[in-house]
Parts: sequence; structure tokens; C-alpha cells
Amino acid sequence: MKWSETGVKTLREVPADTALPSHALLVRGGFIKKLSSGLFTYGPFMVRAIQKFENIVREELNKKNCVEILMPMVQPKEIWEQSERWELYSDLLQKMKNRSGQEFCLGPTHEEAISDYVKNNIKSYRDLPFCLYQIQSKFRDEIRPRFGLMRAREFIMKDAYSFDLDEEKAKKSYEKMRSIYQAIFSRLGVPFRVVKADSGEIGGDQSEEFHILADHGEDELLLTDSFAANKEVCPVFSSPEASTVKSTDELEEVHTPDIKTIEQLSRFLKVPESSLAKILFLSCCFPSGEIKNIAVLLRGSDELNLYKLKKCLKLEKEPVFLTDVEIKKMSGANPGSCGPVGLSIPVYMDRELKTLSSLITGANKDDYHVKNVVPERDFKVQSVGDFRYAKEGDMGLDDQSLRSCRGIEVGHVFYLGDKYSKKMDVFYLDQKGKKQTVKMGCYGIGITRTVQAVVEQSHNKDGIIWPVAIAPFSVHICLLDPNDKKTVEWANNLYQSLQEKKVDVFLDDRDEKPGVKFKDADLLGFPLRVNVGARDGKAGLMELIERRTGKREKLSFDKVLNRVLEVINMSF
RNA sequence: CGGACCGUGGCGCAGCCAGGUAGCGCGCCACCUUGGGGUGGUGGAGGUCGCUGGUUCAAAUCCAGUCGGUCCGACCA
Repeated sequence: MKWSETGVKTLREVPADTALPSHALLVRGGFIKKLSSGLFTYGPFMVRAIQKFENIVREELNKKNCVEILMPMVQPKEIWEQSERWELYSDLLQKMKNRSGQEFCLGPTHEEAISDYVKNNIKSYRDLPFCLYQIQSKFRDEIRPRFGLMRAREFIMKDAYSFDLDEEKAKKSYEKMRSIYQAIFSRLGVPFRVVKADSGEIGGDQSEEFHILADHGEDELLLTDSFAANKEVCPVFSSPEASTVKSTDELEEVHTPDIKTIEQLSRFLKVPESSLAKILFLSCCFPSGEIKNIAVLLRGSDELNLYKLKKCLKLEKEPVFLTDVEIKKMSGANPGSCGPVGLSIPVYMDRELKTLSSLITGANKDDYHVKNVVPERDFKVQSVGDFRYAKEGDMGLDDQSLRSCRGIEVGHVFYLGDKYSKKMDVFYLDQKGKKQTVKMGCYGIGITRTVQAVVEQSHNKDGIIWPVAIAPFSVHICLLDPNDKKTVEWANNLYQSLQEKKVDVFLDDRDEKPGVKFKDADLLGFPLRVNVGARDGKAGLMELIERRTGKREKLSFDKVLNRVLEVINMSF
């Protein structure tokens, strides 16, 4: 490809509406252009990077006998009603009607569509197992698109679905896909981790995320060398030793004027935050459909994890925090002076509090706290559980202490079981002629997100540093004297010779000054650059520069050719 | 949806508070110059100041509404 034929212009300045370096670089380099919020045109360079990554994904999947298909992007309402997700997904679904009033949505994911596709093809146990995938644009009407391709409304995703006879075999498929993902992301040459995750609205009971590690990642991860989890779901492993000594002291009220926060209370009483108890009030929707107010008691130093609470109490929806007015009505005191003693609503207690022989809590009387509070003696505990966020410094599963870092979720694997096959009526007849539901797994990779995540992970102040694996081009030729016939001819020779060797080569043949071309070459960030100019040309030399290291060498035409092939092959 | 903010040539911004002929830098076009890290000069093209309504002799500027966008939260590949 020659620059003069691409229609691409670079931007000198950082666009005002970009918040991440990778987003700014992709826009400046002409890789992407926003059409509307969350909707992007991929320019010629971006398309090549995307295709290279897609091909890595295809190669690894095909190698393990997964088979590519392509489903429609527009899907009828009926299948979404059958899986009961038409309402559940609600706003995320871009819904529409055709001229006769028939309702459709743009596919945000394809569990329904694939179930419909396979159910006619699976009749007997002999028809299983298999695994299908597609690479396709998805549409989710995100509430807040941001960071360029990181959270776009329309984006490219690889989604795969496995179909097995039983749970054991399905879990093997899950493991297989997990290892395929490891192979895929390893080829990108950027650090990534597999972490325990929430299965969200997709459902199922086992799921892990693949994260590319990056300082500006949207998710917080907690890791050790051998363990990793998304902070959202990370369990607290260190099972606290319950204090055997229970205080026998009587409850004692303490006057705590104007003390509203745990921090203030800690300073006032000269007691660490971890030895205080705080209480939170929430409204929960229980499986019975009943909406009840509850209280959750935690150490002062801990933070309530709503995901864990929801999971543990099997709640239908996200719990909602009560307002100050409601809290006052419930406890008799303003937030800051509330506690469990004397409450009429159920009190759930984080198990961390069992380490304390007694608690210091609010007295349910403004400006007072109580000491020597003993659970069960002074208030009823509905149940004890792991309700807090794990945090840096806690122990991981392997008894190492957890480190915190940030990551970008680029892949997700789910074991679904029969969540969809049951609803969508996907079954087979076993050897005894008995009807059995198919066990499914589903697996996603955000193609466009991954490409940007790689940029986020691999750039410097001058521009992008593409890994060879997904670089739009491997070699960038800067033709420095586009008006000198001999130099032009020489550059064209190199361009053609590399093309003949199947090297992806890009030629900057614009009538621009060398400085401009150098700046743009750094910005675009292809792995190797060759400067072809009249000055060195007189001595029969061209300059080869490695983008990642900045290493430069002046070589003859033939040597450049050899070095290029050497470097590129080494990178695979 | 809750909170904060922004809409002025392709891009980045000033002007608005204190209403009175729409400006700067980059980019673009022409000519000259320069030619190995965004060359210098001269001349030029390009804007109903997001939209609608109001106040006013007069609105980019004040007021109201509306649309679009950005950032912080809940959601997710």
C-alpha cells in the first residue's frame, strides 16, 4: 500500500474528545474516525490490524476443530422472549420494527440465535459434541460509550458456542477454549492474565475473563503469581479465626458529638478502623418477589461488595441503598450513629467481624455509639457471610498476598450448562432414547477492543509500537526525496522486492519533508522503518530502524531485505 | 438514568463575565524557498458562532427550551 493512495491524513494535535493515549493515537494516526458516539469507521490501517488479529483467532480455533459460521446481526423478538432476555437486556438491546410491525433487535450476543440454529441439527447423542464460532459486528446500546473502541456501541466480536452431552464433557470444552484463548493472547506479545469473573447477564455458573494489563484499564484485578480475580468477585480467602473470647462486659454508651464517619470515630476513640463496625441499609428484592429492607454490618475498614451480597442472598436485582430519611425512620438516628442493636430488620454480618470479641457500633441515637456489642447476645444475626471487597494485601488462594493492578477485559469464557438449551429447547436423545438437554458454553473475544488494548499497552510519547503479530504493516518505507528519480526508483524496488517476499510493506510516497514523514512513521508505529533517501543513497545505503528499540543501522539494499525477513520471522 | 461540563471554518482554541464589523495557531490552495526529525516567506480559500424561540435599536455574547458531544458513577467483549 502506498500512502498517496490511502486518503489518510494524520492529526498533529490530540483530539479534545479522547481520554486515553490509545484512543488519541488511533485517531491521530487515522486508524479510526468517530461517526457518532460509540460508532467508528475503521480506516485502512485499522482494518489490516483487525484482520490480522481475526486471522490469529481463526487459526487457533480452527486448529482445535472449532468451525466458523455467520449468523444474522438482526434478530427477531421471539427468540429473545423465549430466553426471557427481551426485557432483561432491555435498554442494551437496540429494538426496531419493520413496516408490518414485526419486532427485531440488533444482536448484542448470539446465544438465542445459535440455539435456534443448532436445535434442528442435534437429534441424537451421536450428533455431539461440536463448537461453532463467528466473527461479526455486535451492537449494544451502551449507556455511556467511551475510550474509543474500548466501549463502543458497535464493535467486532468473536463469539463461540460449545455443545456437549453432559456437564463433565462441557467443562472439558470450557477448558479447551480457555487454553485456545491462552494461545491467542500469547501471540499478541503483551502481558495478560486470566481472572475469576462474574457471569453477569449471560448467566451460567463458571466464568473467567482474559485481561490485557494496562494502567488505564477499566477493571481492578487482584493477583498473586498463581491466582487472579476481578476485584468485583474476588472472594476473601483468609478464613478469619473466630474470636473464642466473647466479651462479658455490659453495653456501654459513649457520647460521640459530631462524629459522622468511621475515620472520625477511629480518631476520636483511638481505635483502628478495622476494630469498628459500620452498618449499611439496603432495600433488596428477594427471590420470592418480596422487597425487604436489610442491614449489613462490616468492619469500618471494609467496603460492601454488592455483587457478593446479591449472589449470597440470591437477590433478583441489584440491592439499592436506602436514603437518609428512610434510615432515620428505620433506626431512629441519622447515618453516622446507626447500629444493629434494637433494629427490627434482618442484620447480615460480614464474617470478618467474628474475629472481634465485641463490637463498637452506632447507638441508634444521634451522637452516641455503643461499646461491648456482642452479636447474638445484643442483636440477632440473620446470617454471616463474605460480603466485603477483597483488597490489596489480603491473602490469595495460594497464601500469597494480593496485588492490585488494572486490566482491560478482552475475552470472557462462560460455562452455561443448560440455561439456554432448556429455554430454547435444545435437546438430544441419549442411548436409551431419553430426552436430555444439551450442555453449552459460550466464549467471547472483543476483537476491536483487543486491538486498542494492545495499543494502550504498547506505545510511547511518539506514537504506537505495534507488535509484528497484528501490525497493519511490518515495514514502513520513508521515501525521503520523492522528487529525485533515482531515489524513487530505489524505494519502489525495495517496495516490490518486499512484496514479492510476502512482507506487508507500506510506502510513504507523499511529497512531504523528511521530518514530517519521520513523525508520521513514529505515530503509525509499524515495527520496522526503512529510510530511503538521496544522501545515503549515494553511498548505496538505506537506514533500517526498529520502532520498539529505536535501533538504527545503515545497510545495503540486499542486507536490508535480509534483515527485514530475519526480524519479522523472529517475531512469529 | 443521576452528577459536572462543552458546542465558534477540517483539527486545537480565544472572544461571552461587561451585547455593537468573527479572531488566532495548525491544516488546506498558489507561488517562491527548503529538503535526513513537523523549513521559512508572500498571497489566498473556507464559518447562517449546534438548533428553535425570547429580550434588545442591535445577540457568538443575556434568557428559555431543544439537540448533539465529553467527563465521573451503575453495565459489558
